[in-house]
This record gives sequence, structure tokens and C-alpha cells, in this order.
Amino acid sequence: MKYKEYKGLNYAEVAKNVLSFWEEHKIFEKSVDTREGQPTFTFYEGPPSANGTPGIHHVMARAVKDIFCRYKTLKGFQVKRKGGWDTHGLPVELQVEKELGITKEDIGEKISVEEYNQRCRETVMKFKDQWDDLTLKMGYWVDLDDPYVTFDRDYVESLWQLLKQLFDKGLLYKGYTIQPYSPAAGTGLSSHELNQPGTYHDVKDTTITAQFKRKDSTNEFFLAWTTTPWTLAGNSALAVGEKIDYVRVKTFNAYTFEEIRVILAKDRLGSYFNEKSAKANFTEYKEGDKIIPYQVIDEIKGADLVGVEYEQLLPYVKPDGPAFKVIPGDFVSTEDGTGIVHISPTFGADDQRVAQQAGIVPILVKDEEGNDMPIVDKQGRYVKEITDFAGMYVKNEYYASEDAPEKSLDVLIAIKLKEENRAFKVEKYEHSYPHCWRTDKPILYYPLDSWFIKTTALKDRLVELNNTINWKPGSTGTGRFGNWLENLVDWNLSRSRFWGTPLPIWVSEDGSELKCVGSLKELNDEVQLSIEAGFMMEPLPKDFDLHRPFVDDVVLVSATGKKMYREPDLVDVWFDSGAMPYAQWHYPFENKDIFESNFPADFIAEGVDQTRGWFFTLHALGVMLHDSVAFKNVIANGLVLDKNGNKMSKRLGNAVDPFKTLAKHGPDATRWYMISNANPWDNLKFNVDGIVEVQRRFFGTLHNTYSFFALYANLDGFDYSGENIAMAKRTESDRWILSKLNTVVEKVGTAFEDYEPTRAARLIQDFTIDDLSNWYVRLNRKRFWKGEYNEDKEAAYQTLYTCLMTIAKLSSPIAPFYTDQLYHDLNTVTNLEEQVSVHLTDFPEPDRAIIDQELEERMASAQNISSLVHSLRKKHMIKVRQPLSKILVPVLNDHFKAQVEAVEDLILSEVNIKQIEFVDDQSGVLVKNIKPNFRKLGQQYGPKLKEITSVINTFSEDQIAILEKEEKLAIQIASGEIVLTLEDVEVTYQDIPGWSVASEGRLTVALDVTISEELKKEGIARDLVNRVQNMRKDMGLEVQDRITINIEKNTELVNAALKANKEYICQETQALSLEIPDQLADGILLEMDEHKLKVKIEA
RNA sequence: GGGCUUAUAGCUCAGCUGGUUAGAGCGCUACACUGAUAAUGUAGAGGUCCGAGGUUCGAGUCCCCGUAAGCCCA
Repeated sequence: MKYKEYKGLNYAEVAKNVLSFWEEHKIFEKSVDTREGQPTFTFYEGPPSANGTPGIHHVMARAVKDIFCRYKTLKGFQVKRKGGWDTHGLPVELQVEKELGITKEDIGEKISVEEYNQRCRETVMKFKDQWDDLTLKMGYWVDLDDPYVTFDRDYVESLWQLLKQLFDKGLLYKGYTIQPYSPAAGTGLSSHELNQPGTYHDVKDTTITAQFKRKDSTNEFFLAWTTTPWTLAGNSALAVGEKIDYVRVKTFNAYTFEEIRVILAKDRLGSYFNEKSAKANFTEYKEGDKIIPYQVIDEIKGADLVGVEYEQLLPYVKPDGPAFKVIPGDFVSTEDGTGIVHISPTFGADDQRVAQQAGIVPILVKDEEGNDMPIVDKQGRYVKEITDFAGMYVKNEYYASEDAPEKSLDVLIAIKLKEENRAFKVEKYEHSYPHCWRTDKPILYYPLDSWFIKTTALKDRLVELNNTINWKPGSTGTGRFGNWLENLVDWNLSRSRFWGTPLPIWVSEDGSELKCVGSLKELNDEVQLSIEAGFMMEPLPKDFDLHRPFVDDVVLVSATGKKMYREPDLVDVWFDSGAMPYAQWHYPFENKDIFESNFPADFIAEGVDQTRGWFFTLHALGVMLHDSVAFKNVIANGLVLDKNGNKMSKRLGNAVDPFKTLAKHGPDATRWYMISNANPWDNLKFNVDGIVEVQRRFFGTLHNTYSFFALYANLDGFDYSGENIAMAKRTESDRWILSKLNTVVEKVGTAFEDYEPTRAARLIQDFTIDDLSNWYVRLNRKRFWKGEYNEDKEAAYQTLYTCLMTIAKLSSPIAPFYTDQLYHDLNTVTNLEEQVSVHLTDFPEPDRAIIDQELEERMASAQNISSLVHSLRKKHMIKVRQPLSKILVPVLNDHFKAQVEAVEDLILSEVNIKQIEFVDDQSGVLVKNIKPNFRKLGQQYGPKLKEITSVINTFSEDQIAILEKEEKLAIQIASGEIVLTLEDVEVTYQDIPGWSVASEGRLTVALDVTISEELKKEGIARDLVNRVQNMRKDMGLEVQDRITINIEKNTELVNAALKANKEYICQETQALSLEIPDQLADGILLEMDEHKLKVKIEA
């Protein structure tokens, strides 16, 4: 058997081959099955929705998930990974409506609910094939064959059961709140939906500072500012801050020029009145003057204004109870506006709350059925009672674009108020306002009936258990999520839509009796009772669909014999996904054991935007239903931005196609790039150049190293059949790289355990490139291709093999394809491992006995010294091929000397020097340098440090010598005498007079740059070897082919060099002979510096 | 408006509990190497560590106030 050798490598091709290998041998299935009986590591897949195409950010998110599932598998856990699909909800509905060209209003008219839902069911899996394809191609291991689907009857039945449990615990209740509502989409929006990126836009609205006339005066007004003038017709109170100071101001109205008195917060004066105007003369004021005089009359505390009555601003609809009073509001600030807030209880959540507390009623009208409704209908139009503007949309955006009036309702109201001396100031104002995330039109705050889950009842427990969750990054858990829990409100479950999980609650017609149905069986039983009561004709069919419209047709009978109808709402889709730990197993109806051994999850990962979404609903349900966390570890990953840091969007055309990326660069490099470049929780600026670099630098180097190994191992027939060579018999560099390897194994393991994939990737990468390739392989090349097969050579093979195999295993969670090929290529020859795939092996354990800190340190010294010598050679333009006689290394202590001596040979051969000479104090050639030990002196002397430093810096050689000898030295500073000890300073060797010196940190090297005749000759020989090697290569000779060399007689120096180094030259070039004839007919002329040689080589 | 995150070389990122000369890779320039060669090594250029204050003998690091970007919530 031979190690496979490659000519060029296409990483996308590698992935393709490995993928078919996995499929053929069912590696994924085996990776789960072979861990049967082992402890489980539970992972929950956050279900994506397949009604959109996957993007590059899904590759990122799924790489993170995949890495830890693979890692834990290698660690011996059984990791089942059930896939899932999120299938309900508004996006699906909107897509169907777009395809059919209908709106919400057409449902039930142009298309039946049944047809509509059928359509949703088909559409939602539209891109499933693309998703599955991406899953396979990127190497994301998840069970695609048996996913949970949220619209499945079993799934919905589980949801009903959970709802019933909440109902029975008294955690489900019906209320009414002001909610974000999208008239354009015809639906309320959950706070989760408002969380969608891009929801808040900056918009310019017409704002009005309106004048509300005090009942107890003739021309005194409260000023209140609003960015939504259309709500003024619904005004029924004004809120003030009780502790805020208000002022009464005498001035003129800017539009009617009438003299008025206005009340506003003292802090807001500056925003409404120009400083200059204060001096303006009242008597001289004329209509139309730019400068309007004003005068503060007196100051009033907010609390003293509470209870004051005022006249209704826009008296279209009379209130049915107390209204038009000043009330206290805890949210009132003086940040903007007037410090007096216009309260419209039907159009603001805060408004509703404070109005209710103060006993103020909302402005309501009756609809056709005689029920109360606000002055704006569900389409966003004023009701007929607002006579002047009846039927107008309150936002121009709600009109079909061509139908929008020139003057929006807000503007018309502003005009009306100006004319009536009720507008103090009208201006455009730019602010951030939420928009419906799909229709892109502004939302309204609107009163809607709703069912709630009383999450606030368990707030403390939610917080408490959250503190036990390991969040990556931690700040998301304590900050973003923690704060969210601290400010928790009840979870609004209701959605008035068609495609979703129906709320399983039936209510009697008079609303007095409730029933929550918790299973299909319960439903059938209830239907049976209903049949007996004569309300239903026949039992439900066996395959009864729990969706609308079918459940809506089910009429039940109450305990007292009344007809009960289902509450028409659907359940928030976040309930669907938050309930996946239970519903994916059809728990509690089936699979109790599976559920119990897989709850809570050990690990989940999704985008940070899911914090209040999936992360919250999982947590909330876990705590409410099982008094437990739902997940123990969570990675909240950041966004994937384009290379300029902008958000990717299909509309802007800067979105990266994941399929193209994977096809071009392969999944390994793509995954490695994403993970190694930035922590998953930081935003990733996705740049394809980065993938190319990863491919070249990491995978290129790793593959090169393998190729190097394969080339020579094949020549020597190394198959690791011999015994492991004992550590003691291996070379210093073998033991060093193995020590490093084990250090890396340990650190990488820790990184994975800590859910730090970026750290793991960087550790592996640095080891592979810097330590293994650029140092170990480079320094040991000759051992692989020189001489006969002996123990030393075998040790080299074994060492390199171990490193490669270990890298394959360590990297396999991140780069699953290439590493499996590498594993395969290595193991096919040696058969050391029983497993057919790297993904079935065990994660390497560090052998701490092999880790040798001292060895790693001295190798670092060797690297530093070599680097310094290279630097000196460079300075003197002496190439490495020219041997030099010696370097001088000052020794700081015996330990350092011993360390360097141990790696002396390595240094010498690396930098082509004959000898290292150590110099110490006694040699007398060293110039010492002294520096304060800032950390120690700072702690000891604090403020005196500066003075001490300047004294130390002026120390002479003698003073340093005294300090070293006596181990202490007294110095004088302004505040007295201080005794320095050796520990208070750091002594280094700065210079060696007369030598060429370089230093780095505490390390100094001096190079002897004299080139003797002997060295010169040797340099020539080396140059010749180099040229001959090139010629061999040009001739296409194989490594083991033998040659003869003939060189025409040359200068005396060259001839002497050739003769003196004949043996060396022959050995290096695999030459059988080296002759120097007087004449050479057909040689090639070689130029080596100033020498010209005529050379002929024959195989 | 509030919460969280980020800001260090042209680009992507390190920089632990404060310690005086802030690092790496890529890119750029020059040189070297040439049996790993579509590699590799060495050197050089390149920094107001986002800004302003403060604490300290000493701040990229700690505190405060800002700026910019992103996410989330009002």
C-alpha cells in the first residue's frame, strides 16, 4: 500500500468525494449508533423556515452547531440531531398571498380558508430541497429523514397539551391591550415580529404641539406635543410628571397672533422660545412678527396641575365617562416635547395604563354590531363619526400609492388646529418609527383582544434559572437576555390569522364558560358530548386536521349545556418553536423516555437576534412547564455582514450565494474561515479573499506537509508497522514537536469544552503552520531523504505521522471533509486505527508525560537565536550558504546556557555556523544594561518610581557590578536613601564591542563575519551543490537517481574548493564521481557570484 | 431614549489580573533560499490603540463623558 500522492488538489472535489463516502458507508448514522449506551449530549435544532432560500449566514450558524455536535461525538457522547422545520406564521401567509395576488380581506371571499391553508402547507416547504442540499454540501450533520414539522398533527397535539397544562396552572388568560398592529397586513404584530431587523425606520412626520384649553380660563392652554396628530381626536387626558416643574408663559400664537398663556415644563422652555424673544416688547408686537415676545408668569409643580380639567380638542365623539383631565404619568420626561403628554387610551400602551389608573375613559364609538371600537377601524381609516375626515386613512402610506391625497390626515388636522387657535407649533420631525416587517408600512398601536401567558408570574424563577445557563458570550445572557427578563411583560400568544396552531380554547356564547382541550382524544370526547347535546351531527373523521377552518366548525357543549365556540385566534409561532423540546417527540403522548433523556438540551446555537425569540420561548416554557432550564449552553452568534460591514440583502445585491461559495472554495475552507476569522458572537465581515487565504495558508500548508510525508514514506515503505520508538531515542526536535503537539491537544480540547471554536481553530492553525511545517519539517527535511532506513529516520516518520493524524482528528469538527480524507490517506497504509472515518474515532487525549516545558523553551531560544543570526547575515549581505565560523552568545545564567547547548546543533545547521561560543561576565567583553523592574518597584515605592528610574538609568558599569556582587545597593533620592536589591532591576547584555550584534528582549547574539579561505571554499562547494541540484531537477531526475559530475578546470580557489569538499558534494548530489578535467567539451556554464564554472552532469 | 456588542497597521484579528519599545497573518517593498517550490526564510515601511477628561509613579488595558457602526428593546 502506498500513501496517496496528489497532483494539485481541488477542495470542492475533496468534499464531493468524501460526501459520497459518508453516504455510502452511512458514517453519520454510525457516528450516532456506535455511541449507543454512552451518555447523551443533547442538541436542539432551531427550526428554520423553508419558505425562503438559505443564505451564507446559515452556513455560519450551522457550522457552529455542527462543530460541537461532532466534537462531543468524538468525546464519546451519543449526539442525536433531529432536524426540524418551522412551518407556520405570517411569512408563509404573505408569500401565499403574493403568489395568489390576494390580501387578507380576500380570505373567505375569493378563496376559502381551507384552500388558503392548503396552499400554505404546500408553499412552506417550497425550498426544502435547497435547504437539504446546503445541509449536505456544507457537511452539517443533522437527521434530515425524520425531522419535526410544526404543522404535523402530532406536533400540534403536543402544543395543545402544553397549552392545557398552562391553562390548568392558571397561566393562560384573556386580556386586551394596545398592540402594534399592521392595518396593511391586517394583523397584530408580536413583539418578536417588531424585533425583526429593519423594522424601525427613520421617518419624517408632521408633529403638532397642540393647545388644550383650560376650562377655568379664557386663554390659557396646556401644550402637548404629538408625532401622531391623528390620535388627537382620541385624546381623553393629559399626563404630567408630578415632580416636574412647569411654567405659565404669556405669549402670542404664531398662527392666529392671539395673545395666549401656555403651560409647559420649565426645562422645555428653551426649545419653544427664543432667548432673544424674552426681551421683546409686548406692546410693540404686531401680527406676523418673527420675534414673538414671551414672559414667564409663574412656576407650578406637576402634582399641582393634576386634576385640572380642559376642553376637548377635537369634539367629534363624546366620552362615556370622566375625561379631559390632567393626570399623573410616570413615563413623562422633559427629554422632548413639552413635558405634558397627550393621552389617547386606545392608541398607546402607556396611555391605556395611566388612563385606567386615573379612571379616565377612552374615546370609543359603536360598530355595526353595537360593540365598542376606537375611532380608527381595522383598515386604518377614521370612522364615520369623525365627520370632517371620515374614511380617511390615518397614514398616507396605507393608500394604494396613486390614491394617496396630497395632504395627509396629519397635515389636515394641523391646518384645522391652526385655524382654530389650537396649534402652537407645527413642524416636521424625523424619528424612528416601527414598520410592519413585511409590508414595510408604519404600524399603529391599536387595542386588540388577546390571550396571554402570564410569564410575569414566574419572573423570579426565570431570572434565577437563567443564571445557571452558560451563555457565549456571557454578556448576552446577563445583559441582553437578563435585562429582558428583568423587564418582562406577559407573553401575548394571540394572532388573528389563518395558518398556524389554533388556540384550543372554546368559550360559551355569553363568555362565562371556558374549556381548554389538551389532546385529540379529549376533543373527540367533547365532540361526542356535543353530539349528544344535539350541537354536532357526527364524530370527527379519523384523520381530522387540527388546523383552521376545521377546528372552527367544532361546536362543543358547556357544563351547563351552552354552545361553545372556539376562540378564533392562532398561537404565536414562537410558541411552536419554543415548544420543540416536547413537541418534536410528540411528548407526552409518546416517547416519554426519549424526551426525558433529552431534556434539557446541553447545547443550542442561533443568531443573537433570537435572544428574545427562540431563546426566550424555550426558556419560558422550560421554566413554566418543568421548572428547569431548556438549555445549558448556548452560543448566540452574530451577523454575517458583507466585506464592507454592511448588512447583506438580496435587494442590495451584496448577498453571498452559499452554494456558489461552497462550490468554488469547498466547505472546509469556508467553514474554517468563518470560525477562525472572528468569534462566532462577533459580526463577521464576510470576504471571499479570506477563504482563499485560509485555503492557501492553512489547508495548503497542511496538504504540503502531508505530500512531503507521503513522498518519502512511499520511497522508504514506511507503514508504521514497527514498534513506537521510545521518546528517549528520538531527537530533540522530535520530542519538541511532540511536546508542542500535546500542548496543543490539551489547549484545543479545553477550547472546545469552553465553546470557543475560534480559539481552537487558531491553535490548530498556528501549530500546523509555524511549528510543524515551518520549523519541524524544514529542519528535519534531510532526515527524510538522506541515507539508509534507520531508527532515526523511522522516528522522523513516526513523529510526522503522529502530528498529521492528530491534526486530522483535532480539526475534524471544523473541517470535516478534508480531515477525513487525510485520515483515510494515512490510515489506509498503516491501519493503526480501526475506524473507517475520522468522525468515528476518539478525540485525542494529551499525554502530559510528553509535554516538556523546558524543551519548548529552549526551542524557542533556538528559533530566536536563528532569527537574530539571519538578521545579522542579512545586514552584512552574507548568504546562508556561506558557512561562518562562530557566533557569540552572552549567557545570563547557567540554566540559559544549558538550554542553548541542548539545541546547539539545530542552531548551527539552521544558520550554517560552525560553532557557538558562550561568553559570560568573566570574559570582560560584555557591556551591561540595567533597567528597573517596574512592577516590583512600583508596588513598593509608588510615586517615587520616577525618581528611582532616573537614578538607575544613570548607573555606571561599576555600580551595576557592585549591585550584582553585593546583591544590594543603596541609592540617594530626594526623600532619603533606598536600598535596591537584585530583584528590583533587570540586567541585560546590551552590546559586545567590536562585534556585529543583534538582540531581542533579553537575548543577544554576536556574529563573527570574517570569512577564512577554508570557509570560502566550503561556500563554493555549497553553491555548487545547490546548482547541481537545480540541474538534476531540470533534467527530470528522480530523487534516488545517481549521476556523474565533470567540471572543467577553473581558478585555483575553485579547484581547491572542489577537491577539499569532494566527498561532501558527491554525497549531497547523489554523485558517483566528481572529475575535474582540463577541458570539457559540452558543459553548461554556471555563474556563482564571481566564479564561472563549466559543468557537465550525466545520469 | 434604554440595554448589549464592537472600534488597535491598508485589510482581518491577538494583546491574560495596569508595567514603560503594542504584536501576528495577509497585502506592499527589498533581499535570500531552491530535493516541501503555484512553497519557504529574513528584513523594511506602515499605529494619535475612535475622541475628550479622570484615577495612577505608570493606561491599548480601569472609571466617566462623547463619537461611529451593529443588534435588541421602547
